[in-house]
Amino acid sequence: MTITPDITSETARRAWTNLREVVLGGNERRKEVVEALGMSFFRIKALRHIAQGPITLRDLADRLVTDRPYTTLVVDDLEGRGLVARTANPADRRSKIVTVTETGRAAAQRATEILSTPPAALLALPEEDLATLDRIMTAITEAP
Amino acid sequence: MTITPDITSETARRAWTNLREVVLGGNERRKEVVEALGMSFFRIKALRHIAQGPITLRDLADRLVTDRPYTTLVVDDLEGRGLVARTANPADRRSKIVTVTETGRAAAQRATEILSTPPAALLALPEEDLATLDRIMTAITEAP
DNA sequence: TTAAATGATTGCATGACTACAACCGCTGTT
DNA sequence: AACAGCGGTTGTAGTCATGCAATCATTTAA
Repeated sequence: MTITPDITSETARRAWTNLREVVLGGNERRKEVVEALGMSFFRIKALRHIAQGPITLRDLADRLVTDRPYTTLVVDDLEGRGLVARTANPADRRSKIVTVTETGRAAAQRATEILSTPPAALLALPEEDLATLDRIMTAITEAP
Repeated sequence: MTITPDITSETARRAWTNLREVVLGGNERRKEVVEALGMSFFRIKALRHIAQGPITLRDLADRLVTDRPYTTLVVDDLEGRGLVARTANPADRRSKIVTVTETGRAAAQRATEILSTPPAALLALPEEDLATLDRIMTAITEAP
C-alpha cells in the first residue's frame, strides 16, 4: 500500500496560507486606520464594538478579550475624545452602559470604510472570480 | 440619470471584509504559535525569515520593517535560545550574518506548520470550491 | 440580615515594540 | 592619510497592552 498525500488538505493548506498572506502581508489596513483616527487599533476595535449598540463595560471587556481594568482605561480615553459616553444602567446600578456619540459613530464609520477597502490585487480579479470568491467566503463566514 | 451602485466593487468590498474576518476573527493562529514556541510573534517572524537563508542584520531589519537597534535585540534573544547564530561576513567585516541553527530550523518549521493549518470552516468546503479558492488566492498572491 | 458575589475603578509591575541619540569599528573615497 | 558613510551595538524614553491586587458600591443568596 502506497502512501498517498491528502490532496484536499494540501490544497486547503496552500489556500489558507495565501489567504493569510493576502490579508496580513503588506495590505493590512491597520496602519491606515490608526493614522486616520489617531488612536491605537485596539481602541478603534472597542469603538466599533460600542458603535454596534450600547454595551456594559463588562460585556465590552469580554468582547475584546481583555480584563475590566483595561476596559475602563480604554473607555476613559474614548470618552475623553468625545466618541462615547457612560450612562447609568437602570437594571443594575453597579454597572454602566457605554453608548456611542454622533462624533463617535462618524469615526467608527470612517474606520469601517477604510478597513473594508479591498487591495488592488483583489479588485483586479475578473468579475466572475470575484463573484465566486464572494460566494465562497460568505459560505465560510456563515458556517456553523 | 440614475445613480447605479458599482456592483463589482460592492462585491469586492464584501469579499474582502469576509476574507479579513476569516483570517483575523477568532481563527488567528498567532496565539497558538506564540504559546507553542514561547516567544513573541515578532520574534517568530524574525526566526522564520532567518530560516529562509543567511541574512545580515541590516537586511533583516529592512525585512521586518524595524530599526537596527531593535533587530540587534531580537537576534540577541534568538541567539540566547540557541535558535540562530551570528557569523562573520567575509565580504564586509563590519556586518554580521545571521544563520539558523538546527534547533532553530526545527522551531521555524513547527511555526510554519501551525500557521498553515487551515480553520475547520475552510476544510469543510466542497472539494471543488476549495480548488477554486486555491486558484483565485494564488492568482491574487502572484499578481504584479 | 448578614455574607458572598459582581461591576467598575484605581494602582502597580511587566513585557513588547517604536523611535532616537550616540558610539565603535570598518569601508570607500579623495 | 584624512574623512564621510555604513553596519552593528548600547542606552534611553515613551506607548500600548497584559495581568494582578485591592477597593467601593450594589446586588444576590443563604
